[in-house]
Amino acid sequence: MAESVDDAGDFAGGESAQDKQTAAPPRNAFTELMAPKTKPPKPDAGKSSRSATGKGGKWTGALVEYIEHPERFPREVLRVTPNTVLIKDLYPKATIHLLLLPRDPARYLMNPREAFDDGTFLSVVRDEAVSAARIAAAELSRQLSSFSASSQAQNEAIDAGVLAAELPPGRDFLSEMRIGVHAHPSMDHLHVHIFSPDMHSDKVKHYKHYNSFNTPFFIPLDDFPLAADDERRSTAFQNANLKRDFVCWRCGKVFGNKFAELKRHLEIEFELWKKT
Amino acid sequence: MAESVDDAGDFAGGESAQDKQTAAPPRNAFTELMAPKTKPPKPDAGKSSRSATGKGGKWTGALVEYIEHPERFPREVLRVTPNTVLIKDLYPKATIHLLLLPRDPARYLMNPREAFDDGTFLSVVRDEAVSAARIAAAELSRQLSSFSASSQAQNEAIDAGVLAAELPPGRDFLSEMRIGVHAHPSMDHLHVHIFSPDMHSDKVKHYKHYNSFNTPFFIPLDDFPLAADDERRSTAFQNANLKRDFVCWRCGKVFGNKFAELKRHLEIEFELWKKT
DNA sequence: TATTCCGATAGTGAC
DNA sequence: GTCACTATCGGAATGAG
Repeated sequence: MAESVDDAGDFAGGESAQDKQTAAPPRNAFTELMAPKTKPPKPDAGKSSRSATGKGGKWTGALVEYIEHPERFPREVLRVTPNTVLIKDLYPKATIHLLLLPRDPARYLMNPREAFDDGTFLSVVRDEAVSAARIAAAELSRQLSSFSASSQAQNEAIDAGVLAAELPPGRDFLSEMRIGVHAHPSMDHLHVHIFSPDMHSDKVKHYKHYNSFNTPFFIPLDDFPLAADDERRSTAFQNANLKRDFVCWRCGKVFGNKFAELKRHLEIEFELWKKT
Repeated sequence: MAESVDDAGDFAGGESAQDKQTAAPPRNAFTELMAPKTKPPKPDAGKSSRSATGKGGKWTGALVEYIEHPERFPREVLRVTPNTVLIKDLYPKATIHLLLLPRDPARYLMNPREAFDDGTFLSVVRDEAVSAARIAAAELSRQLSSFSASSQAQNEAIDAGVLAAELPPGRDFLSEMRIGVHAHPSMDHLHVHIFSPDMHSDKVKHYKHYNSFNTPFFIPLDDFPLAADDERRSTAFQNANLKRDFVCWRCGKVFGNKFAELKRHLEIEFELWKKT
């Protein structure tokens, strides 16, 4: 199906020489049913190396496995460049949820708020994140266009056999994609989230899963570098964000601490959102 | 089987004329498998009358149903006298768990700490509670004697065909029975608990279930009337009792707030206790 | 200090 | 804020002819 965003085929475009022969799935790793079965590392099954930041006792997480051995994960790895590895989140918190992993060991254990103080690094990551968002939007379009009123004209043209080059534009999924990072220092490896806004996922199980993406705890990549006095650098502020009342990402309704109620509401909003 | 406590057959002894024709199960309501099936009132299924104490909004409980219509509950009602009704607790917190319900409407909505300030009332209830404890001990003996080392000589004599009148004494289950009330004003009808000390029951599900019987929240009937300054009259003291660390009734081991761990321990203690 | 159901909250262990 | 598992803790409903 032709897409209103059309970068899905761009998947291997930025791949570096050293990874070319091993890290490239056939065309698009979203076609995972055809990919060879591999076992992704458990989120906690990485090497037990400790953080290089001097904050002992925290796990670096398993994301480093994707960087060091992307060829081992053909189902998860969507793209490898000299600077980043793009993977599908193993526990997606929305219909589409990708992670962009900077590969530089000098960066990937840093707090994102500080890592992105470096404008050059930020610029590289930002470019590749936008590229990743195009891949994400293409996949979202593939999944949702048939339900979308905004894509109806395009859908009908496709059914009528109109050539791809002459299709009317469909829904602009790319503009809905969210790109950013979690604020608080965590045990995990530096990673940028690229995801659809719906929060419609079985993996959204805890209040932190929701509020870490739907409060100022989530920092859009466009907001970097943060001002020195940006309150989002404050741990106290961010802890409070995670405990905030739930607010529907779409309609703004407040749910207090009623997580189960929020979840039921998200089901309804997802159906409405699909149809727009 | 002959019992070292032998009041089981005394079940209907104190029955009043007005209840005689309706409230008497065949011999002993513990033989419940033979009793007609009836549906006991749910613990909260009483009439919607509110407490006479002026504390609106609390359930009065359904115990009054047993008093007003004991004949409707042949499986639960063990004995009816002019003063009390003895029933099996619908949610037994130990191997044997009976409730003795004073029948006087002028008393049964009172706080037990005050109701038992009346020596005459207390004396009547105490006598009938001791009688109830004999019934309870007889049933406990029936259930546990075969496991009991203290009853071994009696068990062997029974197997050898020794006449009941000449059997050696078995384990003194009556001395282990606990008789008393819960301290704090509750939504429920005045009732005296008669129970074995084991706390071995699927119905022990919450910390209050345990601590309400194994802290000073439980007041032995023998301790009444309480002195005017007895700390057990204090609501604050009793609230604290319910939140105390769990202490094994048998070995004294402390379990903090680890209820599940306590439960596992109680299983072990029950097996040991049975065999003593 | 009625029960039961549901659900929010907290601690842990993972290698 | 990694997940998954266990368990503790907390509120609300409950009946009724």
